[in-house]
Order: sequence, then structure tokens, then C-alpha cells
Amino acid sequence: MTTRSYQRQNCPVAHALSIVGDQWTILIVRDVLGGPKRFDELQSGLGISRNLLSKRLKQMVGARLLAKRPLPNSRRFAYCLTPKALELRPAILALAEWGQNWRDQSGGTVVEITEKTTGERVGLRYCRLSDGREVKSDAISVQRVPLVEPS
Amino acid sequence: MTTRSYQRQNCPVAHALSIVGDQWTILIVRDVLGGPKRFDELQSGLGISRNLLSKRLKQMVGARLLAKRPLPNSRRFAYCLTPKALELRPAILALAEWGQNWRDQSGGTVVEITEKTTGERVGLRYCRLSDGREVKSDAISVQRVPLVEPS
DNA sequence: TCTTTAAGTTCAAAAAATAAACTATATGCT
DNA sequence: AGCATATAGTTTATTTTTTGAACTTAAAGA
Repeated sequence: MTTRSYQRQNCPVAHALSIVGDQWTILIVRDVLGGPKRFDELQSGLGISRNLLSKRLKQMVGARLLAKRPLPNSRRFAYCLTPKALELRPAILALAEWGQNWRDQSGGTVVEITEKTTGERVGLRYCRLSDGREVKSDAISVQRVPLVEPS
Repeated sequence: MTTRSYQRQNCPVAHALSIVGDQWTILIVRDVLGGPKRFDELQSGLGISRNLLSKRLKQMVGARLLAKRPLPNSRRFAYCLTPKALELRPAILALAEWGQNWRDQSGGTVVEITEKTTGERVGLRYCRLSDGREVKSDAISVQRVPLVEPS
């Protein structure tokens, strides 16, 4: 799939996938969500080949998903998340929830979201924007509408 | 990336991506979310090559994301979503929201979620499971925990 | 000095995706 | 009946990506 074929769909899902839709980018973001990571940490954690990791990290820095920072008193580097990548968290957590609901074996690990202050469990839900109340997923409707910029 | 390298990560995100993490599967689900689709409709809508679409549809039927049904009084077929694929909707909508928040040009189309009964706008938010109240994204914490099956 | 570590780069081979042409079968038109 | 068209793919050759392993460069530690 070329960037062009994503773009000509003029769809926000296709646009998102043109940036994070390859085999590794989401997993890299997932790892860096746990804190800044160095090249070799990412490589051994993911099992990705080194040249491809190198290429992906460059693309991700170019797409402003990651920032590459030198570590103090060393000639090493850390890759850190930008706000743009941090905002992928809901998408990643939605994938995680789907993955654990439809996992094929029992066991493994699950991702648990909790409220920092109380430790209470939290999940992603549809909410009415006006009052923040939950709306059940079968009570929603999805439309694609042309975007009109506010003037 | 092999299926094996996804599996050995033992992570629900990696598991989800081992099923829907290629370049086309999410876009196919997105299209079929709009109603059952035939082979040629998907092919021309997506611009995917025919042999790859054929392969992906087989994989997706095998993964129980799609069901292939003959259309009555014709020798044509429709690909329909299963509940498993329908449950990808939150992930796809989260990607759509990210894609439109970080789109590079103005214009285009956006995905709008509304409540069927009232037409009010709806979004994906973090909610406390106990009382359904919204929790701000900077007030949550994410952990991976080993899953213990209820006995 | 020798070894190790970190962050890559290079290169050849394998796998996946693309594009275009081809096939098989049924239906509709003249 | 004969011919063109539509549907749902398959085949084949080419291009692009990904992999895996070895190599490089520079600095730090023993």
C-alpha cells in the first residue's frame, strides 16, 4: 500500500494507518509508553531486525511520534513519546481489550487500566459529549461527514 | 513479522495485531462496517490488488472476522461482519479520532459518532467501571498483569 | 592494550505486495 | 443460437519490504 493509496481514500482511519499502520509502529509506541527506550532495548524486546528498527525510528521521529534525546553523561540515546504518540493510547488500549477478549488461549497477560488516585478499574466507553454519560455501543451511529473548518 | 514473533510477546496488543495488524484488514473491516460488501466492491473501493484481497478475505473468514454468504437469486457473494469484527469498532473509531486530530491538511472528512435516539454527539472516553463516570486520560494508569482464570 | 557496549549500517536472501492478464461460469441481449 | 458482459476469483512476473547475519565506529572499562 502506497501513501498515495491511503491518501486518496480521504478517510481519517486510512490517514491514521498511513502513519501507524505498518507491522511495527504500534508495538514500538506500546513499548515506549512504558518509558523512554534505547535502540537495543527496543530491538531485543521486539525481535525486530536492526535495520528495520533503524528505518522505523527515523520515520517515527520524522512523523513526530518520537523524539530522540541524548542521555546525559553518555553517548547513548533515548527515544521518547511525543504528545502525538501519547494520544494513540486509546487506540492501543482498544486493541488490547479486543485482543484479550478474543485471545485464543487462556492465560497470558492482560492490560488493566485503573484510576491513579483510587485504583478503581477503568475502561473505554462511548460517552455523550454534552453530559459525559455512557451510551451503549448498540445505541450509537457512525457517519462520515465532510469537514467544514470553523471560520 | 511472523505470527510466532507476535505470539512470543504474550501481549494482547501484539495478539490483536497478529490478526488485524497488516496493511489492509482494518480498512476492509471499516468498509464492511458500512454493510455487507462484494469482492469487486471492496477491490475498487480500496484499490487493493485482486490476489491480495482474495488472500486477505480468506484469512479474515478463517479468523472469523468475516462471513461469506451467497446472495439470494444470484451466484454472487457478500462478505459480512461477525460479532468479533464488530467489536473492533472502538479501536477503529479511536484511530479515526487520532487521524482527524492529527490530519495534516484542513478539509477532508471526519467520522462523527452520534446517539441514535437523540442525534447527540458521542466520543470514546475513559470511564470508571463502578459508576460509569468519566476519568480524564492523565488520571489513569496502565499495567500489564498476568491473567488468572476465574475457577 | 584488549574487550565490551551502543547504535547503528551493509548486504544477500526470503517473503510479501503489486499490477496486469487470464479463467470459469452464468446471465442478458439480439 | 451466438456474443458480450459481469462476478469472483487465479496466475504470473515484477517490485518492494522484511529478515538475518555480519560488519562498522567510537567510546568506556579492565
